[in-house]
Amino acid sequence: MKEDFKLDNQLCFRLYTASRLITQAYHPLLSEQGLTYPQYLVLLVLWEQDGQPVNDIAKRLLLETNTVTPLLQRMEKEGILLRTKGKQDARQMIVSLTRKGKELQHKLADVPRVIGNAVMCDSVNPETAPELFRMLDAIIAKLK
Amino acid sequence: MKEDFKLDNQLCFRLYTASRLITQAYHPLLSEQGLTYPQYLVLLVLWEQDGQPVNDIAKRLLLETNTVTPLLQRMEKEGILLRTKGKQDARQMIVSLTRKGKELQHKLADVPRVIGNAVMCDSVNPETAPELFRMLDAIIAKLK
DNA sequence: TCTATTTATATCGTCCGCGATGCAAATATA
DNA sequence: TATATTTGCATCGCGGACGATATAAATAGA
Repeated sequence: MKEDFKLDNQLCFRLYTASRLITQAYHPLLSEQGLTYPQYLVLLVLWEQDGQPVNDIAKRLLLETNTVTPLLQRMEKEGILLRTKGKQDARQMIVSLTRKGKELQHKLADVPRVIGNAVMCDSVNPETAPELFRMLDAIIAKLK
Repeated sequence: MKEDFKLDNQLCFRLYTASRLITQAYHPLLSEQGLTYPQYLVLLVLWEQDGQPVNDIAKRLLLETNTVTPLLQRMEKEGILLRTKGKQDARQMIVSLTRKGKELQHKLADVPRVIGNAVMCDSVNPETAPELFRMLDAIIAKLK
């Protein structure tokens, strides 16, 4: 069916585009602090719970360790976090925030609100967002 | 507000993850034909309308030409398409499908259905999809 | 205990995305 | 017509994503 190929029918293209555009919206806010969006995601994970092994961070973000490892290495070089060999399990690398990494939480305090305002509109608002979240979570659960 | 940072509250993270996971779902289907997902998107655009300049393709996909140009160069090297200088405007590169590029449409005929089945579930189905599409389109429209 | 397997992380190669920059063709303006 | 600006595309550099592979530590099994 030719209709199946119509770009406008593609769910994935919408997700792909929406994801890229929101990441672009984050960009000016994050680059101000020398961060990228995936690096910001790592910070979100570590702000919730400091001192996690690489694997836990990767699982939380649904990323492979071969994506996360170089990302963490760059962040370590920036002085945002520390990677230290695990005590009880020498294979693990425990990732913990430096003072700089913790301070970034305050410097980025208004990012969620700014992004929220950038996205909210008639169709997407506090009323409809839970429905959107539910559908996205369902897609993620189905595919992961 | 600490709650604002909760990863589970993040719309962008959901979009980012859902987008990656769906792209991964495409992967086995596309790599069979030596294609990546962005290359598949280019094919979708060209199947709709063959012989477009680089700029039109980029605009359709909401990508920059510096993303699309190397992508097209790789596809040209694979013999999927041809890039020829525009006749009336020598700055343009007109992109047209080769026989191989056109044949891929038949070889990939069941991709939309397979992906559809992989994503459909209780929360996301032919009934609710239009609502999801409307919200994603609203986000895209607001940000582009 | 010795070996096999699993697990946690790292390295490598390739393909995006995209900011910054360059260049030539087309168009606008003086 | 000469110059300035805009437009279309390309190149460069960097940071993800991710498949494939490697390595060392931990664990399981013989």
